[in-house]
Amino acid sequence: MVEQRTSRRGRPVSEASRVAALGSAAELLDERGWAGFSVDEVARRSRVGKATIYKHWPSGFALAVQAWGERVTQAVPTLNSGDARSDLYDQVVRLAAFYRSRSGAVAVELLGAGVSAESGAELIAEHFFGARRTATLALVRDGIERGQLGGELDPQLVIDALFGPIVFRLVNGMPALTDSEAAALARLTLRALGA
Amino acid sequence: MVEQRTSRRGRPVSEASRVAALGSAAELLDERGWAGFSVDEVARRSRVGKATIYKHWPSGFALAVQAWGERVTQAVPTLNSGDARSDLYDQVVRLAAFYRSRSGAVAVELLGAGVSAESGAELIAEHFFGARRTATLALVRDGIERGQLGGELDPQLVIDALFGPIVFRLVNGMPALTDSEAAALARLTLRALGA
Amino acid sequence: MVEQRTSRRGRPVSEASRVAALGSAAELLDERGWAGFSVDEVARRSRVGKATIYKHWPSGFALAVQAWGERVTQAVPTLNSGDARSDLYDQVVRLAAFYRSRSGAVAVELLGAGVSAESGAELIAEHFFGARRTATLALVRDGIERGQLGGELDPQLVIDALFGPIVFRLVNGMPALTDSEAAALARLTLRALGA
Amino acid sequence: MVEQRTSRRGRPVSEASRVAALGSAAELLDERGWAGFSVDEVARRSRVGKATIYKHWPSGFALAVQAWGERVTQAVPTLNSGDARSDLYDQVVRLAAFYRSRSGAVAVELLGAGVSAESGAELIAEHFFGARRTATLALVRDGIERGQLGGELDPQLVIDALFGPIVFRLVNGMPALTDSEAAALARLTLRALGA
DNA sequence: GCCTAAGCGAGACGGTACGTCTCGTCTTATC
DNA sequence: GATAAGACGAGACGTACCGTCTCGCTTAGGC
Repeated sequence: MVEQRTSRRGRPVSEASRVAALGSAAELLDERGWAGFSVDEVARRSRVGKATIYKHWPSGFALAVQAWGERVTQAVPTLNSGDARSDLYDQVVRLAAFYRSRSGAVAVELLGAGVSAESGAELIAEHFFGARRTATLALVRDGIERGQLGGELDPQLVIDALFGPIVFRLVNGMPALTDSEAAALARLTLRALGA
Repeated sequence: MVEQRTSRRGRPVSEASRVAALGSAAELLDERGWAGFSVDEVARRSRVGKATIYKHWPSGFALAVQAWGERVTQAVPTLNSGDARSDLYDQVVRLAAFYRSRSGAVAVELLGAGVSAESGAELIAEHFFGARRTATLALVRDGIERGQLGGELDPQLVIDALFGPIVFRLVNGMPALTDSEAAALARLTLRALGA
Repeated sequence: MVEQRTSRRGRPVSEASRVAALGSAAELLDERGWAGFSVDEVARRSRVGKATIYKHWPSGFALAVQAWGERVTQAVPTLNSGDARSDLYDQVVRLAAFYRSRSGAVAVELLGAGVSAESGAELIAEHFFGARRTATLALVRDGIERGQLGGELDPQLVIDALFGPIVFRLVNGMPALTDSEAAALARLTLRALGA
Repeated sequence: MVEQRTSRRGRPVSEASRVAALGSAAELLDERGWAGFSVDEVARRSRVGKATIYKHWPSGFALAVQAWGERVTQAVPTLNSGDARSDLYDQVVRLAAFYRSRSGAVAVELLGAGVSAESGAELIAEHFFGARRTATLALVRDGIERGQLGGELDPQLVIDALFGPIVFRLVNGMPALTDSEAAALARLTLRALGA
């Protein structure tokens, strides 16, 4: 077995600095959004040197995405109760609620920036959707296997069909979906996916 | 009838400058996207003074959105042939093709930035979705009236259900929808909306 | 006799505009000095078009010099009482008082700018020193003729010797000459010029 | 003894940048004078960032004065040979020669601007006249002590009397003093100051 | 208990964009 | 035909942020 050589000579990398930068980055995104975000300001607030920040993250965008990722992923817990239809319905309603919040608006800003940022797609996928999309994919597949959902549509597309409308609303510059609107959309799509 | 008072004192605003700025802005967005956009560079390329640009548009974002709006709205013509189901199906497939293009990626960047920009929602609504959303809304309403579509869902939500998944894919950092995937999604949603 | 044909077709040149621009220019120089002077602001205050201003004066500097020239030349009246020594002594003391004032500070700003401005020397000579220097020159020559002053020094240099120290003080960043200091200097130089 | 605390936290200020900016500023003043001077152009030529320039100097004027100060102070060396009369005479002739040069014209521009600039008087006094005026003052006082000069006039006024006419000529928009004119003026004033 | 190496904060660096201002010119409708 | 109003291209203003760099200080393992 390969021995993991964790300690080297010299002062070790400071976990405290990493955490402090993430915390200040999240705080700054909360206050000013991505448009008002700057690495200088994160360094100022966290008392972490800019060079140290650039050692941990390749860009301010990468830092912001990771800092915000915690909020995005914690906002809506993944679930798999055995009833795929009801689990998916719950997820849609909960995610709609998230995107109605301040946090959701900042998340959408970052989603847009991710399209052009260096490694933006990977960063967004990893910190915003990665674990969730995988879990929801399993949920859909389980549902199809159990006969709760029809299997004619690619499970990836099922996810897009369920959650896409929520984000679309926001980037259209329209009011976010209410709970009842989100519920109506979820019922529509789930009905179409009926076994 | 309201008399159109077109002339005022002083030298009139130069239409040529306005058009030149829009052209250079579109060119710049094409080359570098919104992340690489700057008012200085637009001024440089178009040989239009910065002060003139700021007289026409309150911010670089407003200029970029208007410049790009022409591409977005011209990419997919609105239609109303009398057959709502087939018209909506066509729109979905065409729009998916647009968002697969370079132009679509830049459009998504701007959509994200619009969330936080000053008057971002209004600008996006006016230049990106305004006319199209209104036309598509009429299409849906006509379809319901003619009995081609079921009327249980708010027409606005119908639009979100149809077009939302396309944009969602992109901001998830995943490959854009292929024609056949877009078609499958359109069929799913239209089936659920069956009379 | 040749009839002077002063009127031509079209609207005559407005003397009122010229005077208004001069007035606003002087007011602006009073408030902000040459450093804070701008043709735009003169046009704004005087409600005279910028093009009209540039028709009357080739540059903002020319306008400023003419506007301020009235203050400079009116501040110290020329005199020739027959007693050259006492007349020159009076002039020195009066001019020192002028350069102690706000008006004097602005005048020195313009003197400095005149060194490099287009036609600066001519403008300064004409509006600031022209008539005065000619008159004082006559005073000196009369004094020499009458035997009140020695004639070994070029009259032009006499003027420089008498009035130079006053301005020099100001551009050295030192407090302006008091009346008694100016008097002491005048007496020194006049003594040296004794017949 | 006071301990010299030379090192501080953070990257030290770059002496090379400071020197490069001064050099480019002097070059620019030489070419275009104060009227054609701009911080942007200095930054461009010296490849020093504008922020760095504004860290070293509070304004473009402060930079220009310091950059030109070296030329002004090196143009005429101070001296004190023991013979005050001959030393002062030499100084007047040499200074007249300096003000006849291109460098002298730029210096006069800066003198005028210093009247209104923020801290203009202090900057001019420090970089243009400071050391020289102090040295010349000592020269005059030594001369009075040794009986070479009469002591009835304030030594500060002696300096104004000797050097004022030189600058006055220039700001009058007249040709600068020739060597022989300067010499005549110096003789006149020194005669008046005779013991 | 020193020595050496690496990470640390602080902050200066060159570069570039911001949005505003002024310059001197121009193009209208009005007088 | 001269005017005021005001838009125009050009480019400087002083500030902010980018990502890199250079300091002195700190913290570890190796000797």
